[in-house]
Amino acid sequence: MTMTRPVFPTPDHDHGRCAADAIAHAEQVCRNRAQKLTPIRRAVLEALLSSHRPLGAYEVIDQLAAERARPAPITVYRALEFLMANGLVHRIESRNAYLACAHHHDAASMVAFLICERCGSVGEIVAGPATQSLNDAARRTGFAPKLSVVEITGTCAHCQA
Amino acid sequence: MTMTRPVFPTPDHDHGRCAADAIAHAEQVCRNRAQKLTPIRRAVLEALLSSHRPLGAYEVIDQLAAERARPAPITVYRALEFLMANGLVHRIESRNAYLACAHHHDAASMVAFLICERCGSVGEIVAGPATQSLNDAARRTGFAPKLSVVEITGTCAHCQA
DNA sequence: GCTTTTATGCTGCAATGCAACAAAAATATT
DNA sequence: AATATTTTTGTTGCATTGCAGCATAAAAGC
Repeated sequence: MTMTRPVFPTPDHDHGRCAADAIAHAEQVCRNRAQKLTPIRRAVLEALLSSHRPLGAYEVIDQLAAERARPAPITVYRALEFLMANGLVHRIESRNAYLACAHHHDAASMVAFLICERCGSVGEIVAGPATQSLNDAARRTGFAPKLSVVEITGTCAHCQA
Repeated sequence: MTMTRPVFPTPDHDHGRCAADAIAHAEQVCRNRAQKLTPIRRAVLEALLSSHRPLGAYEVIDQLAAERARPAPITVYRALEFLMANGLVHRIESRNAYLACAHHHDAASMVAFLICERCGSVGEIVAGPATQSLNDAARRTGFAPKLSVVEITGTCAHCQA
């Protein structure tokens, strides 16, 4: 459970390494939790790991179709569900799209997504204090928070240049 | 621009009043901005104001169909777009649904939505400091935030009883 | 080996959302 | 007022997202 720094993926980072790490991490998680990272699940994860852009379910299908028999939508949705349940993939609600988690944060920690509207890349920041204070504000109204979605759209450092 | 308190709508509040206020406010806003609150736009807003639950576009259609000729989806989407552009309606991303703004906050202020997963009601809290600190965290990574989506799912005070 | 659980495949369809063009209504212009 | 222009609404059609329900295959447990 490495705690990476809260950064936006730079365009020149070693992405092969980054993706390989994520796969290794996924294997680790599944082994620990006695879950099965089947070929399809792995393939879906790899498709998402091919970039730091969230992919729609049908984009995932298209990517998989290049390598194997085109999977039915439901197949991909099921794999995505599995991956999300195990904290390996996030759903970006404001885009109806899915993002491989490059962060290795523990399941409990709350993350915020930074979505660059120019290049489409998404960074995660571990937003502990801020979401904590949001949750507190909610609790003060008697509301019992369970799950937070924080998605910030804007322009990433690289695209501002 | 009344600044209401950050609360979850109680089940026993005077909803007729609450909805009437919102309509009056909408008229005011449109007058100020030289925008036209046409019959359809008003009807869509009224449909959303019938509850504090976000409605899907097709739920809005169903509601309107009870009163007038069933509008085509695109008609409702256009009205929703107009209402959102003028800050009268919010889109709840995690639900693909739309919520009449009962808040009268100014356009700039950032709000977080509290979504009760039991009764489906949604409250708004003006989440200034917290989202501010989120935005700051984002900026620290070089990201220029523009628009924030904060949606917190949980259980409202009333439903915990 | 057989049963039970888990995962995948297949067919079909519901829900969401919008593009492109046509008609109508409101506004502006001379 | 008549015409031109802009804004809004209507119509048709379709793309995208998402999943239900049942059948089959593979893996795990006894």
